[in-house]
Amino acid sequence: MAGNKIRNMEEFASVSGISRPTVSKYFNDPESVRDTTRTRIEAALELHDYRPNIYAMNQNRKLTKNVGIVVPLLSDPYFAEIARNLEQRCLAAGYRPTLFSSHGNPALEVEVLDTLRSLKPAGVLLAPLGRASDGKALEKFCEDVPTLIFDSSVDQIGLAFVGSDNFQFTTHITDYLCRTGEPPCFFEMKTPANPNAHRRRQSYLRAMEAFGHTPDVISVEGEGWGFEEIGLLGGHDALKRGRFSTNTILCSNDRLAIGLLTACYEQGIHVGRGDACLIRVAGQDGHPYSRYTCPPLTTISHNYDAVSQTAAEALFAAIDGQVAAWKSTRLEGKLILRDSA
Amino acid sequence: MAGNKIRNMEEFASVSGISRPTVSKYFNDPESVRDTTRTRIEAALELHDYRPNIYAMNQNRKLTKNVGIVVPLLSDPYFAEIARNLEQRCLAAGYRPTLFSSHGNPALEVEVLDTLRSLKPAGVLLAPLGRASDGKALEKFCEDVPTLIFDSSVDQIGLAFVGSDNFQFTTHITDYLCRTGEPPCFFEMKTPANPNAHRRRQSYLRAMEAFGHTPDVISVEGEGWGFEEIGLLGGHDALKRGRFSTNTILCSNDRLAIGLLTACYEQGIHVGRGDACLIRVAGQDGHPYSRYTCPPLTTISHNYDAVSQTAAEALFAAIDGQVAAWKSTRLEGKLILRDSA
DNA sequence: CCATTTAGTTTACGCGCGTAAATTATTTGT
DNA sequence: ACAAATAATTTACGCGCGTAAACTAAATGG
Repeated sequence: MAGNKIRNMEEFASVSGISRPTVSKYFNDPESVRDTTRTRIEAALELHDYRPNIYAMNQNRKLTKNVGIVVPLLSDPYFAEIARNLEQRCLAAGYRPTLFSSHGNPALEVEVLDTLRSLKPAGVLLAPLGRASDGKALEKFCEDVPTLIFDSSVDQIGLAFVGSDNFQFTTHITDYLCRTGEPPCFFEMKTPANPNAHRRRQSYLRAMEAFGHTPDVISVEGEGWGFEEIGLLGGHDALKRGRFSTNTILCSNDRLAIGLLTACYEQGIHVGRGDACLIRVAGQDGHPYSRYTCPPLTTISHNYDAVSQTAAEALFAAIDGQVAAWKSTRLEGKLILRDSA
Repeated sequence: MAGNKIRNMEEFASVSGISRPTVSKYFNDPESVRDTTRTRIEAALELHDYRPNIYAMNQNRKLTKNVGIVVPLLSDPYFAEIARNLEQRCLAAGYRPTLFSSHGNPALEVEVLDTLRSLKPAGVLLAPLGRASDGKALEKFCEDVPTLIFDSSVDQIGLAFVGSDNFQFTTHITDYLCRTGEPPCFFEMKTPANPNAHRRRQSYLRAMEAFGHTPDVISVEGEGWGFEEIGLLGGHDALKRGRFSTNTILCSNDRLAIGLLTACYEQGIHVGRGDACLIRVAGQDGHPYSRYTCPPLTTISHNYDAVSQTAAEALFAAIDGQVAAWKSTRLEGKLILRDSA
C-alpha cells in the first residue's frame, strides 16, 4: 500500500523476489503456487500496491475471468435484485462480473451480446428478453460463449437453464385462492414480453380445470415493459366493464398487480380479505415492492437465492471444464400471504 | 457481415485496401479520416464483420473510451432510471459505459473505484453513497480520474457537481402543502444515508419559518438503504404515538413515503385530499413507482433528463479538454400533484 | 540418502494494437 | 498548372502480459 510506484509485473516480480512467470501464475490463480511463494507475493503486495494491467492480461488469455450478467431491464427491481445477487456470487468466486441491461429492447440485446463477445468472457449469465429476442442471435452467441440462461428459457440453448417453476407457481397460488374463497380470474397482458407469462396462463387454465372451476382469462392491451401502467389502464377498463367473473383476481405478475391495485383504489374498490372488501388480488414473483402495496400483496415468490446460486454454480462448473448435458432446473416458489388475498 | 474470418486489424486493413495505421485512426475516431477513406473502410466492414480487440486497443491508449457510471444502489429504481439515462447518453456520444453499484456499502464503493481505476476510463459519472463514503478515497480517485459527481455532492471534489436543488424541492412542496391545507410535518430518517436528506430538513425548517408555521420533524430510527421498511416501521410507531402534530406529512423521500402509506393503510387511516381522508402524505424524488401507490403519491420530481444530460455533457466536455472551474449545478424539481396530498 | 515428483526460473516469443517519424500521394487554393 | 497543405502509407518500435520449453531448485517418499 505504500507509495513505491510499480509500473509493471516485471518490476513487481523483482521487488517481491519471485520470477515474473510465477507472479503471472499467481494472479491467474493464487492457489496454483506454493504456499511459501504465495505468502511472499502477498507480502510484497501489501508493500507496493500493484495491480496487473487488465488489458494486457486479457489480451493473450484465451479465457478471461470476466463474467457477463445480462438482464432484460435493470430498472425492474426484480431483475436488479437477482443481478445484484449474481454479481456478488461472481465476485466471491473470483470472477469479474459486468452488468448489462437490454432495456427491454431486442436490438439492444443483440448489441449487448456483441459487446460481450468482444470482452471474451469466461461465461455469461443471460436472462433473455424472451419472445422479443432474436432467437438466431442468441443461439449463435451461445455457441461461441459459455452461456447459462436464467429466468426465462428460450429453446434448449446454452449450457443449461435455471429459473422458477412457473407451473408450480400458478398452480400453487391458484389452489390457495380456490381454497380460501372464490376461484380466481386471471389478469394478464395480451402480448406479454415474457414467455413465462404463457406458462402461467397455461398453468392457470389447467389448475382451474383440475379443481373443477371455469377459468376466466382477462387479457389486456399494452406493449412493452411498463407493466404497472398496463395493469393500471387495463384494470380500469376491465373493472368498468365488469369483466371479472369472480371476486378474486390472480395477476400474471406482481407489477401488473401493482397497477391493478392502483386502478382498484382509484375506483374506490376495496381490495383484501376483510368483510368490507369487494375483491381479492394476488400477484406472482415476490417483487421487492409487493410488501408495500396497499393492501400488501399476496404473491408467490421466486426463490431468488436458490435461483442465483444454482445458476452461478452451474456456470462456474462449466467454466471449470465440468461437462454436463443441457438441463433445465425449475425451482419452486414460496407463497407469501398478505392482506390482498 | 459475411463469414470471412478476420483475425486482426492487419488483415482487415489489407482486405479493405487501407493501411493499418489509417484503419486504427478510423476506429479511434471515424471523423479523423477522409470521406473517401471512411467509405471504403465502412464498405469493408459490411463485408467482413471485424471488431478491434478492445484489450489490445486499450492497452497502449493513454485514454480509453470507457466511462464508468457508479450509483449507490442499483436496485433503487430511481438510480436505475438515472443510470439507464446516463448509459444511453454515453453510448450516443461514442463511449463505452460500464455500470457499477456500490450496493449501499462504503467498502464496496472503494472497491468499485479501484476496479474503475484499472479500467483507465476516460471519465466517471459518480453518485457517491454520501455521508457513508470514504471521503479520502473519493478525493484521491477524483485526482486520478476525471470524475463528475452527481446526485449528492461531497465537498468540492471532481470536475463538477450536478444534481437537484434540494432546497427548491422542499421549499416548493412545503409551500404547496401550506397553501392547500394544514402545514406539513416532516418525516425523515434520524441517520439518513444520503446527504440530500439534511438539505431537505434544513429547507423544510426554513420554509416553515418563512411561512410563519411551527415546524415538526419526526425522525425515525433505522439504518441502511431499506427506506420503505424504515418508513413502514417508523410510520406505524409515529402514528400509534400520535407524533404528527398536523394532518399533513411531507416525507424526506418517496421511498419513505411508500412505507408510510403502507403503515397508514395497515392502521386504517385514509390518506388523501378527500373528505373521508384523515391525513395527507407527500414525497420527494418523483420515484418511478410513486404513480402507483394507493393513493398515488404527490411528489416533487427530479428532472431526470436534465440532470443526466447536464452531467453527461459536462463530463464529455472535460474529456474533450475543455477546462472549466469546478461548479455546482442544481436543477429545479417539478411538482407532481396526485391524490395523496 | 537418493530417486522422484513438484514447483520455480530463465529465456524467448508473440498477441493486437497505438503511435511516431519519414515518405509519398492526394487534395486544395490561386 | 504548380506550390502548399493535408491525408495516407511505410516502417518500426513498444506496451504489459500470457505462455511454452528447457532447465534448476525444492519438497516428498521410502
